[in-house]
Amino acid sequence: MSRPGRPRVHTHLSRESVARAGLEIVDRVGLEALSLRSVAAELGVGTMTLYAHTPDRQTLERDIVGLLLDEVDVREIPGERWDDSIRRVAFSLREMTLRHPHAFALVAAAPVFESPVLEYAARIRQLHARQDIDGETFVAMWSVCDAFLTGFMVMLAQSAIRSREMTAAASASATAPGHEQELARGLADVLSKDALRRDLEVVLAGLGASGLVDS
Amino acid sequence: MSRPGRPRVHTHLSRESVARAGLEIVDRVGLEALSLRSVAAELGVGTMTLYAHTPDRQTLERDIVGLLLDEVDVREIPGERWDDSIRRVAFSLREMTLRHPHAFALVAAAPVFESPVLEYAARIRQLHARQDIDGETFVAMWSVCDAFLTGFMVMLAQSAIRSREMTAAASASATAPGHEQELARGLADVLSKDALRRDLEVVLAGLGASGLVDS
DNA sequence: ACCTGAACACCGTTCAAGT
DNA sequence: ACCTGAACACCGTTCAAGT
Repeated sequence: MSRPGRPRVHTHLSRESVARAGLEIVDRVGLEALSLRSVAAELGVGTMTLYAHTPDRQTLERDIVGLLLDEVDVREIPGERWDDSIRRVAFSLREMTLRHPHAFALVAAAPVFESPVLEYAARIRQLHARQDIDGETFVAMWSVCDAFLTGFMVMLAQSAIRSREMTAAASASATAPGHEQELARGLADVLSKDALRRDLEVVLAGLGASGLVDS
Repeated sequence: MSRPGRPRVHTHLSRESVARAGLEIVDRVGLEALSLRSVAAELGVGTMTLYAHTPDRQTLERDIVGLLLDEVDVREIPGERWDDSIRRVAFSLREMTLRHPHAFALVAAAPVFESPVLEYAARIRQLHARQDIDGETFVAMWSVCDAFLTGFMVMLAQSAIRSREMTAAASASATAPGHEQELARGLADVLSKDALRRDLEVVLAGLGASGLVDS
């Protein structure tokens, strides 16, 4: 029963630390570099050792999504207005996306109705339960916000990666017609914090105007 | 110079027909079944033959996205109100997503600032150019709609696949706590056409209320 | 008991040989 | 000239052998 001192190099190898090593690789090298073999190498163990903690690749990917969603600020703040809660989640989501642009594709591709995304939605629901918002209203309100935020962050993540790679000479759309290039430049404006603020206010105004929730 | 009758089996093998075969596989079996080898088998040719038409897998995926976006109704209808144009695109997008739920993940993951998504955005911009909407206003308006629609269709596609698989006994989230199951059920409401209508009207109301465009 | 190398069935892609 | 099988460097995962 007593725990003897462990002479192992990897004292803290666990399902979470495996996911964390995976996220580290994705952040540093990119999503295409993520493999069970590369994660094992990162941790300095044999590939098969990972299977003691993580059942398969799909689980690893979901665990990484869990780590990312845990970075989003969904604390309950008593007395906060429902729309201020959404604003807080939105800007926090934006910062997470900018910290992990390569990994965000995993969030966008993750099953919405399963763990860990479902727990994330449940936490947001709790955030609003204290604000006299019933379940039906919450679903109506959050389905719009969630769709908008997910779509926005997909664009933001791609923009962030793109602008990071902009050192590499001509962009791939440099060959596109002039009016498309202008359009692309306009859409790339998504990077600024103000772009999210403006777009989010449109959505929140719509929720207010549609009488779904008090504005 | 004269074109002799071609005794070949695959008279019309082209970059587009390769993409079409790929889409066929994704629709029938699922995204994980898509590989250059499976597409070649579908077409009854050797794997390497594909490289004569499609330079690499990435191009194949983008071509499939192109086929999907071509199914979306972006025709110009003279005199149509800007918001009716958006409604038409939205419902058409919904039908495309329901025809190709497994393939939609490719659309969501496709680079937004490159072909073929960029051309798609350009076509929508043209649709509005005739309606006295200037470039700046269009970008502001479309960035909200595009983010919302993309996020919505990601959820819709997942719901469609999920409900298609519902024959298979218990769902994966059946082990989740009761309140999460209820939440999942509410969010799965996304499947109905009315769900899109309601959410879209919220966004359009927001655009109207924010004074960006005439409502 | 714990860890992991070899092996298997796949990938995308290159290269050289087939017709 | 066109087509493609063999080969290479990867995958995720199973299984059996190593300590």
